[in-house]
Amino acid sequence: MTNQNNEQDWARTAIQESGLRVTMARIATLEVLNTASMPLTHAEVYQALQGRGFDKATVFRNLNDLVSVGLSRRSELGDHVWRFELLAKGEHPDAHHPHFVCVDCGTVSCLHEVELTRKSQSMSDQIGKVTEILLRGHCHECA
Amino acid sequence: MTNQNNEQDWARTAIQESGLRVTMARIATLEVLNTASMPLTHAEVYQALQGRGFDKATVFRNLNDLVSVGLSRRSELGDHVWRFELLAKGEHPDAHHPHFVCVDCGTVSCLHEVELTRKSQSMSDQIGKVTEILLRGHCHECA
DNA sequence: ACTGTAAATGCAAATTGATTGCAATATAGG
DNA sequence: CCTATATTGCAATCAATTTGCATTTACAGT
Repeated sequence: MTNQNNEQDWARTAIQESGLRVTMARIATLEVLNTASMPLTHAEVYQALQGRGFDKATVFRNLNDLVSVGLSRRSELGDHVWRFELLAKGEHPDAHHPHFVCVDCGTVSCLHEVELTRKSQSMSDQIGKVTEILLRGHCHECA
Repeated sequence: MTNQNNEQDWARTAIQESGLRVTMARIATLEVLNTASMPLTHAEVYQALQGRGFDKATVFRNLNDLVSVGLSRRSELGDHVWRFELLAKGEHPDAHHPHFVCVDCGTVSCLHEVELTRKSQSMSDQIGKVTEILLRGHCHECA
């Protein structure tokens, strides 16, 4: 249970330091994001919290609250659903790491290491300032 | 009026060749997209068609139809609104070349030469088969 | 041109993801 | 322990998009 408690403590502290009040719903929400390996939709977070009795509006508000205090990032990967992802400590909210979206099942994966070739970077710089890299395709599960 | 007629003819032909039936609503919708200098939302297309008496559901359906036959592209900039843009003749919707989407004006640019580093390619291959590379950011016009 | 049939349209209603108003409740600070 | 205020639950609302269905229209075949 030490692990559990450590995690809880971490969540409490993070929320407290953000200036938000520490509530059950927020701790739980933050923990769900924390244990996830990919950005989660509101529906997914809400479902993970089933049985805890939180209202979906509360979950929505908390997810957005976490975004506004910089603990989480909200992004849109092209399918009209917001996804929430914990920000690493000190990570800039706009510095999106690349994502892979499966066009079949909708699963999203984070690709921290992926980048463009040097040449490609300078080419894209001629068009504008790239803030996000998104790869789409068929994941192995679906292919 | 020659210009007008030429444009109409072009639209008729394009629709016909796509296999869709040539209807007033479709010609009008296609013309609106054709004269636009940037991707338009459904609301914008619908408004441009005000006075012609088309139903908004019809406009929605037609926009999506044009997408499904490859005359138009539908993209999402992160604000939960679809934007529609005419595809250049011969430009294939699921073309393998990467695109840059300006999240401010919605304009999509083709980046024919852009590619990922070798390492990135093999990393993304572990997740799935990449069919589309999308870069988002602010184009120089908007920045 | 005439006609049958599948496709397209108009209108309203339904869906879906997201947000909001408000009274009840819980947290943080004294 | 008490108060002021942030947060919650619940229902209602919103906006974008989609759908059901009866009616109309385009167009292939005659």
